[in-house]
Amino acid sequence: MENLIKEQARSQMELIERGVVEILPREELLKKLEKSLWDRKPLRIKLGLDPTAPDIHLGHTVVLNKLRQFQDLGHEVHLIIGDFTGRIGDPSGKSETRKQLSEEEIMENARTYQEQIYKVLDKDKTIMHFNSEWLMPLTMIDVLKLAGKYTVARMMERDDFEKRYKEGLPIGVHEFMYPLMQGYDSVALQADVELGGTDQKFNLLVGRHLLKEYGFEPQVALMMPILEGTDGVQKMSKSLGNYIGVNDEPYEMFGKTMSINDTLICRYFELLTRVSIAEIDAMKNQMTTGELNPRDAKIRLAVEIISTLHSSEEATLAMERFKLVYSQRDIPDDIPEIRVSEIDVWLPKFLSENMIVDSTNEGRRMIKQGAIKVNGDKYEQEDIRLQADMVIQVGKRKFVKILI
RNA sequence: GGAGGGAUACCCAAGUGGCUAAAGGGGGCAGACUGUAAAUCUGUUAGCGACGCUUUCGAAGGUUCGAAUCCUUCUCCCUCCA
Repeated sequence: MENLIKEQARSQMELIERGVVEILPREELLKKLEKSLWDRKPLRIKLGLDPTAPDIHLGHTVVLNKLRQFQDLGHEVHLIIGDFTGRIGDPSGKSETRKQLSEEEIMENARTYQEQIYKVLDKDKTIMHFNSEWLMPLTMIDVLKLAGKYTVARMMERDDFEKRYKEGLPIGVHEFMYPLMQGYDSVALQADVELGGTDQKFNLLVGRHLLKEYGFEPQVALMMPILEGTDGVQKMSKSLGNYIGVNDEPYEMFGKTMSINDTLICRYFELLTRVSIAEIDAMKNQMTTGELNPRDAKIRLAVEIISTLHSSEEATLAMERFKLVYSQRDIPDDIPEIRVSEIDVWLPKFLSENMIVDSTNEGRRMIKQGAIKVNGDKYEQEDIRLQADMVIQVGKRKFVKILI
């Protein structure tokens, strides 16, 4: 019996370790898994969410996928919306002062979050909390006690504090409270494991420390990598425009996935899909030997991702449409149609009026740059006589069909 | 409480009276090349039926034939000293 449980714990561990950067401490997680199997009691897995950014992209889903994995192994996921923090406005990171959010905004964001998160997580096995629930009632004395559990010296170990201090940049005293509040969330939940990106390492360890201080079993910190965006260099983020949003339309998602840097293919497979490591390794080999065209690997990647976030039917449709447009350099059949009344038009104006380009100037530029094709042939004049069923292509992706 | 620095286009950043719709870089878009990608090279990146006109350098006024640039007031951001 004991051996069987150890065996099961080990196999859970093996799955859990996929893609993770660090588990602190690893041995302790193994013990927790064993204990959970013995007691038939799921582990409490915690993830904190910032209520300011309700637009979830694939970067966020790296952590969500890991949570899902825990769920599939029978554990319990606790999401914490940091509504308390959001209400105060966290200025950490100095560059962007986060604005305070109203209660309505936070509730709205939380709703949007759920809608997106449950594309990955199993709703029935997810418990959602708002941290104002336990942070709001704290008295000044409680807060001071909490603050007393940590020292300034240890606080200064955090990278960005240390860096800012050295550079003589300001650090708000209340900024010290954020890791403590996040850690207190763990105490309130008595979390077994807290997940986060590598940037959360310090905060996760503060939580571990606080659990100990409050006399509970400390949590294990599990760090997932920060996913690179489609450019392959910088981290995925909405503001950098290198993101794939979970709410993106299937076709858009397909296109974006196809545009990622080749070096990211395996990484995306590992962190964003359920394709086995063995299979991923096989693909990697085949790509080095030239047996497998990276393009085809990407097609599969895109299908996998879209199947998870939308459905496999939509994934297939997106793929077919994509192949039609790009591979066969053909015109897709579901292109937007424009009904016109006048047939002799000035093309720049026509294109801008129909929202195909942003302005007549851009339309002129496109013509000058040879980006316009009419029925597949390059077209370099500004004036045009429209005909029924004429297809005008601007750049690589934009098409319109003329109806008269 | 005191001293100082700053705000320029999508972002960073140059520009201190006309030659500035505003250098340079990044990003975006387009073309070539490819694999549809990346890399590279080239072009382009306020609006307007357009060798001209309109709007744009934090905001509002003012000086001037002429202002991103000089003056006044205001708003916001940052740093240092106490």
